[in-house]
Amino acid sequence: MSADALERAEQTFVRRWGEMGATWGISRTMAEVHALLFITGDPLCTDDIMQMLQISRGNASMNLRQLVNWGLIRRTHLRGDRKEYFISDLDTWQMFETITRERRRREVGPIIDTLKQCRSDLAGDTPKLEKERQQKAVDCDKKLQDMLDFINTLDVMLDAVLSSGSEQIGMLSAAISNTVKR
Amino acid sequence: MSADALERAEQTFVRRWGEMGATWGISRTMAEVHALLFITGDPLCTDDIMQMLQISRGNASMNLRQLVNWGLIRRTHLRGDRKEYFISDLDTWQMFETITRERRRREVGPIIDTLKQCRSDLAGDTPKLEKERQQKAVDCDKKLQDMLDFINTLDVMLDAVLSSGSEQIGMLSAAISNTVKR
DNA sequence: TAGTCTTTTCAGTTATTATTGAAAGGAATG
DNA sequence: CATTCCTTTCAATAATAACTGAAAAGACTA
Repeated sequence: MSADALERAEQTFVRRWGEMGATWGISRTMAEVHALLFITGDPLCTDDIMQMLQISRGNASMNLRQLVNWGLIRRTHLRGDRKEYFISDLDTWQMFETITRERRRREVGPIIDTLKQCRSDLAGDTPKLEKERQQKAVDCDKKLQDMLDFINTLDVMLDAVLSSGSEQIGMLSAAISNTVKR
Repeated sequence: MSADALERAEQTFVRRWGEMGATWGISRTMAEVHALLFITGDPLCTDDIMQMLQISRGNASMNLRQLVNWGLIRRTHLRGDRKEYFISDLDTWQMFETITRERRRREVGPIIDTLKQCRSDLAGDTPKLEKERQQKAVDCDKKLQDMLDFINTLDVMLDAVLSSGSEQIGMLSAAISNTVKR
C-alpha cells in the first residue's frame, strides 16, 4: 500500500531534517523524532514513533528523553490511555530560541573558561621564558584575547536577538539592514 | 622533558577547539589542525602537524586539504625548502565569516528546496485526499510555510551581518541592542 | 499486594566515521 | 631521464557513535 501526498510530504521533511541535524552535531534520529512530532502536530506515543521511524523502543526512549531535556518537546497524556504521549512546540521562533539557548549554555561558558585559563597560565609564566619565546607568548596571548573579544561580541548580539522575541524579529531585521547599508 | 608555558597554553587551546568542532559537526582533527595553525601563527609543514598532533601523513593531508577548500588556511612556501607549508587566516571575524558563508552555501539552499518541494507536492495532491486528511494537509502546509519564512528571515539577517564586515560589528551590535530595548 | 501495563536502562551488537600506512603519483633537481 | 623529495590516494583497520532487545524498574489498578 502506498503513502498518500500528506504522508510523503511528512516523510520527506522528516528525512531531510534528520540529515540537517546530523551535519550540526545532533544525532540523525533525535532530529527525525523532533521533525516527526513537529510536522505531525498531534501527540504521539512511543509506539507511534517506533513504528513510523522504524526504530527500537530503547532508541525511541533515549531520544525522547533528550528532546524533553532540551525543552523541544513535552510529555502529555491522553485521557483513558495509560501511555505517555509527546508533543512538540510548534512555534518556529521558539524552537530556534530553545536550541540556541541550550547550545550557548553548554558551549559558550566552557570555551571562555578555557581561553581565560590559557591566558592566565601564560601571564604567570611568560617572564620565565627566554627572550625569543617571550615574543611568541605575547603573540599567542593577543590571539587568545582576540578570540575572547570576538566570542563576547557574538554572545552579546545573540543575547539581544534571543531576548527580542518573535514579534520584534521583523524590526530587528530591518535595523540590521539599515545599519549595514550606511 | 616537559613543555613550557607557551606550549601548554597552545596545546590546551588546540584540544578544546577540537572538542568544540566535534560538537558542531566538524571532525575533531580538522578543528585541531586549524587551531594549531591559528594559535601558532607561523607556517607549518605537514611533518610539523603530524608530529605535534600525533597523526598520520594521510590524515594530515586529508584534513589540510579540507581546510584549504573551506578557505580557512592557505598553502605557502618557504624559500630554500621544497615542502609545502600552511598558514591560517588570523583574523577572528574573517574566520567566522568564512565558516558561516561556507555552511550557509552548503546547507541553506538544500533545506529550502526540500521545503518548497514538500509544499508543491502537497498543493497538487491535497484535493485528492478525503476531507479529514485535507485539513491535516493544510496544517502541514502551514508549518512548512512557517519554517520557510523563518529560515528566510534568519538568512536575511545573516546576510546583513556577514556583509557588514568587522569594522561595523560594534555599530551593529549597538543597533541590535537599541532595537530590542525599545 | 499481586497483576498488568509502560518506561527505562544498559550490555552487547551493528553501523558509521576517522585513521593509518604503504603504494602510486608529481614535481623539482642535477 | 633518473633520482630524490614530497604529496596524495585508498583499501584495510581502528575508533567512535548509535541502536537493539530483553531484563529491571516504575506506576497504576483492583
